[in-house]
Amino acid sequence: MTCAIEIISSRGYAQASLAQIAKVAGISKGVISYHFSSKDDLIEEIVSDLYESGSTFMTPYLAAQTTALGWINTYIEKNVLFMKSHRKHVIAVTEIIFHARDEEGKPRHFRNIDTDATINVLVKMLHRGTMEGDFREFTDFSARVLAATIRSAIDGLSFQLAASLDLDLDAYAKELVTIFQLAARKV
Amino acid sequence: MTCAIEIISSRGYAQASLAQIAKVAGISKGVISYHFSSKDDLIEEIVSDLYESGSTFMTPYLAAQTTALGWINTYIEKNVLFMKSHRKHVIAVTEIIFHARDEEGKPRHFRNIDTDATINVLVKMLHRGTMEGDFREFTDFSARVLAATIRSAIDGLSFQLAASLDLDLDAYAKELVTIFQLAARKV
DNA sequence: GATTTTTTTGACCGATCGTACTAAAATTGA
DNA sequence: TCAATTTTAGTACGATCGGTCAAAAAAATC
Repeated sequence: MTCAIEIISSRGYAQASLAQIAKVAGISKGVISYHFSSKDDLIEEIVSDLYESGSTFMTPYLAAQTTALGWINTYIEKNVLFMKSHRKHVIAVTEIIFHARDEEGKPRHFRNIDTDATINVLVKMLHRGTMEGDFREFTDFSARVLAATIRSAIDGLSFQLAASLDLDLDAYAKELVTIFQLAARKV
Repeated sequence: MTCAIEIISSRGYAQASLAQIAKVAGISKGVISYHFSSKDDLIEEIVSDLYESGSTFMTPYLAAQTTALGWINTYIEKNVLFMKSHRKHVIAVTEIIFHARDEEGKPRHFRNIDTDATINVLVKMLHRGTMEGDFREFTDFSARVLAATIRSAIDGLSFQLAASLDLDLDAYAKELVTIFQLAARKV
């Protein structure tokens, strides 16, 4: 899995064939088939692995927040900082999310503005922020667009990371927090 | 090219093999090789085709703007509206941009925050908006992050489009304009 | 209508894909 | 120590990839 992450993050999803992964890992590809029921299984393992450690990392910070404003700022900031400590893994999973499709070509992980769980949580928080007096008024749609834009900013940063190695993520996190705080705040 | 766009936009880049394209087009795949020097050539043709019509569509609107504020609002709005009239083509090219890599796996089209031409133009406009008194102060870095976030929002919308068919793009454009106007304006 | 040029077909190439399977090697346990 | 179990290597498989090519078909030219 580590070698698969290495290949996907540095050379892209398409380069991550079992043969390539086995070569980098210094094993025969039979070993991969032995430990994973399929290539898709290996890929999904990489995804759920990151979700797990991401959740472990994020949850305490988010749970400590008492306002929607604080929650969203923390969500953005810690999401970006998590990329610092799990850089290659995040890049790899972003690649997977935007590449993996089922046999008919339907996206396996695409974010849907109406159903995506992450977006739904953000939408809820935006509405809460309005009630708490920190955020402007949102319709359901305008909250969803803003939530999707926040997610796009974070996903887009992951693509940035794959291309440019010397990005100041602490500074980037600060800027994103500023941008979306301004975009959401009460006028 | 039309059939390739159809496949890429509906079933993804990976499904767009020469065999599949030829099948949908009702021709033999030799024909594709006859009219295009390679598959990459066909793909690049699809990209530059969209860039051309995109430029033709956008330029008059942007040229009519007299302020940086107006320029950026128009840039966002017209970019989204262009997706309405060239929906499948835009989805396909977004797919290509995020999938196409050279033989070593290096991204062919990834946006680099420091060098991407589109981001550079947005950065210039943000600085101009500050001078014109409409935008807040930006460092070069903070302008680049905001510019990249604007691009991510637009690219992200393209992915949204691939997944959900019933999206009110006029309303979406308005929301994005609002979001980034608030994010950039003088406090 | 005959000849040349352009276009299309369909078979075929070598390479690579994910996977299956067998036999060897390594490890474990009594 | 030796049999049972787990893990590995290596080969082979059918399928599909992008690309090539000779011959047939269609279109253009005279």
